[in-house]
Amino acid sequence: MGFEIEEKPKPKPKYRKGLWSPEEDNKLRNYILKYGHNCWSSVPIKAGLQRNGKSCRLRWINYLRPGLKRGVLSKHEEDTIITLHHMLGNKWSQIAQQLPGRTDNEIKNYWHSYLKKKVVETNQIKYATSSSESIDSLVSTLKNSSQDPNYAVLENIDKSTPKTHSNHSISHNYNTTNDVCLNSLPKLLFAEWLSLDHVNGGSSINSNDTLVLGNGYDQNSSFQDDVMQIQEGQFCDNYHDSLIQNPANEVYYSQLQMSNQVDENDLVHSMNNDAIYV
DNA sequence: AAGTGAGCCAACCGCCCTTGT
DNA sequence: CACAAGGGCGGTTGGCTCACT
Repeated sequence: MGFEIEEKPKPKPKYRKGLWSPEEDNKLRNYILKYGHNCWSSVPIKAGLQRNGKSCRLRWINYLRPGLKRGVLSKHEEDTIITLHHMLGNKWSQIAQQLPGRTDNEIKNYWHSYLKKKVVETNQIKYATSSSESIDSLVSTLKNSSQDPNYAVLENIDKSTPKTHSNHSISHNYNTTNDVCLNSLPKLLFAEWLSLDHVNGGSSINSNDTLVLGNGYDQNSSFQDDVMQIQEGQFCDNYHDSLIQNPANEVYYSQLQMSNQVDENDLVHSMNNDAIYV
């Protein structure tokens, strides 16, 4: 006898996809700045968005969070990416950690659209002029760069690896070492680099860079003209005094003061609130 | 002016890891 | 221990823009 109730699968909520509208951006930004994002899956519901949590997270991380740098990457940033990619491979998030204000997605896109070709061309030239020194010299450089005993791992690298694929061989074979190298690099949170920037007198990777506050209006946004670009020194000066860190290591701003150049309405509506989560 | 191809980049997809139950 | 849910990450896609023909 079966009264088996046919369990209807829960109807999947229809999520909106595609480009974000300025209204959606505002909703998400205002919500997160006000309440934070403890649980991404609940953010769109509470913020009144027809998006899934992942989409919201991505939008926040890549475009809406404060402190993102936009625009052309500096030569120094390029070099950093190339070097780190050499060491880490396609670990975009780890590379992005060393480039304050840049996102993994941005770096990844930049790599695929521009840097990759550049590196290949450079290597072709190098390969034409030199032969087998590259790996050995890199290994040597890495060894000398640290007294960490873990670097002994380098001794185990199979030097018989075909040198014609030097770049890729390095990224793949050096994984263990990469981890060591990575661990030796300081992790820097957004709020930390912001603070460091200030301490360093506003000098960052590229002193000519402008910081774009996190209004997140991208190229598709009708708000693009309102993008707030201010010199980083001003940005940091105005923000630093307001940095507060709570016992849970969550850094937030209090009593945010803005530069005259910035339209306060555009920045964040909820700046009227006492605290803004980062 | 219209068509076309290439490049760029925002966003999605799917896998993996972590955490909670 | 097993399972589910959530989050993070890298790969990939698709739409837009622009230069060229």
